[in-house]
Amino acid sequence: MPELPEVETVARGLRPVMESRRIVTVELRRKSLRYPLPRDFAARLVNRGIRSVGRRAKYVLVNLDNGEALLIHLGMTGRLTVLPASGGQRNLGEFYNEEAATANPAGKHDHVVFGLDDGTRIVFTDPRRFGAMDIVPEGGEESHPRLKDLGPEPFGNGFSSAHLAGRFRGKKAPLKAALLDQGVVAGLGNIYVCEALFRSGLSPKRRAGSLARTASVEPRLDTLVRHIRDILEEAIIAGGSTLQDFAGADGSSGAYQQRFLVYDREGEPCTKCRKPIKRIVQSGRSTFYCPACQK
DNA sequence: CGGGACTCCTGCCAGC
DNA sequence: TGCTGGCAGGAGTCCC
Repeated sequence: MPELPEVETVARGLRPVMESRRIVTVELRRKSLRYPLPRDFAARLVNRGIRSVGRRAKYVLVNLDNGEALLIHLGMTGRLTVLPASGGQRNLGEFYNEEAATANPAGKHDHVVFGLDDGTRIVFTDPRRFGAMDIVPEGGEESHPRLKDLGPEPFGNGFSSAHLAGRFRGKKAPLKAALLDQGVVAGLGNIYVCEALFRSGLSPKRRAGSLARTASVEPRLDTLVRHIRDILEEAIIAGGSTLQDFAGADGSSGAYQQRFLVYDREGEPCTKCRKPIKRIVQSGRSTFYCPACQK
């Protein structure tokens, strides 16, 4: 499931392929993904030069030479595959089942294909269709409905213990839910929230507001901020190195999954205290944590 | 308005 | 062996 590090990895992979190229064809195989695509989607992209490729939260932003930007969200199962003109392929993020994708090469779930002026094609595949695309008008990054309410980037100056304290103040929602809220901090998903809370020794069940009441909890928020940054950075590094090995069809992008300390480890011994990792459900999602270590 | 429940979608897998 | 139900979850919507 693509969270910030996976999306960052995809953006970095697209950069050398797309930057300073021109989009010459846009093939739409369905009218909508998660949401309907703009009626003039293809027309606004064709013949546009690509200035840069960036990321905001879990969105890839392809910045065009007219100031507009192509916005891509990979949802749960979205994939971008680069097909060079010379043949072969290179996957940019395989967040679904490797075997299933390999067993289904016919392109049943290939929804959008971009053609570049050097013959490269970029295929967007998304079996579950939780992904989305849109076009952000020039200067519209602050006002676009999908972007305007996003919280600060975890690596930016806007993300700090003071910011979290402000956002948590009076909040009754559990810490887990608060950190999944993209308006509090952008880019975290289920896996990295579980991991960051474990490293920080904070219970996912604790009320977010309990971390904002007094100055005495500020060090705990500092710790949380540091761990969120660390874990995202490690995942980006792991994803980046994975991507380099991804030229072949049999490459696996799951290398960093080995690093999870609590996620999907129900019943396994905690790496700190050896007591079993517990799984609970919060707002319909699995939470994995160590009841002994996380308070 | 905050917060929880529900919804979308498809593939996988455990269990019968 | 084949079917089925439950589960996966990002994020928007709906309702209390």
